[in-house]
Amino acid sequence: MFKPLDPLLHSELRLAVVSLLISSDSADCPYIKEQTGATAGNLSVQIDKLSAAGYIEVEKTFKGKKPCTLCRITPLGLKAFEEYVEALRSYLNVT
Amino acid sequence: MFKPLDPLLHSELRLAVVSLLISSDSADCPYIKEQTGATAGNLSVQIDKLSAAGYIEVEKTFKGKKPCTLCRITPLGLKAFEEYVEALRSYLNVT
DNA sequence: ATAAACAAGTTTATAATATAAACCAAATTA
DNA sequence: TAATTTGGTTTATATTATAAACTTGTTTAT
Repeated sequence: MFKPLDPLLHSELRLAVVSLLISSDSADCPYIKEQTGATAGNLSVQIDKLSAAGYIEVEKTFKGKKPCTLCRITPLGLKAFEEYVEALRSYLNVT
Repeated sequence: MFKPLDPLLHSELRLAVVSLLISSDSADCPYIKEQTGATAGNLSVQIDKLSAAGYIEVEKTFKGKKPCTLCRITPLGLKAFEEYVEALRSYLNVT
């Protein structure tokens, strides 16, 4: 009846991050922060979790002299997102 | 960009309960329990929260001699659900 | 040149949430 | 009448989300 919802994606901020990365291919923290309205600390934690799960890839670079954390979605992350959306349907297709 | 997700509905079990009530009009605990796979304790707590928010109505009756807790969705709950689904779209319409 | 302010991010402490285990009351069954 | 089952509630615990506090380095103002 109701499919289980991946707890890693069933989180407002993490879902927003993944959603953003799917349409942006790659994004740095300040951009994600701006688009989601998240605080830096919260964002850092959630990026860690997504990264630990292999849903996103994190590359530490520099933009000029400043540190810059680049994130991009992985195939695993994309698959998880698609499955999450599919699972959600079982809750929403109430018609 | 991303619309906030009503925390009351952004919960696997509560979303399942509301989804169920929208299509069933009225349901008792054992039925909801069976359909969602929730434990009785968890279900009781989540029904309380939905009820306290005015999203569902709870009627305590008896089925023969046994207690029977009937739940139904309220107009407010229906509205909240529709808004939740609408907000979700902002995360899912990645195209 | 040095102090103040800022930028980018991390760590940690706290608040909120979800969840199951333990419990209670009444009814049914052995 | 004791044991079991049913329907549900309370409470204790584990997990999660989140912001506040902190770190490192850079820019700007004095």
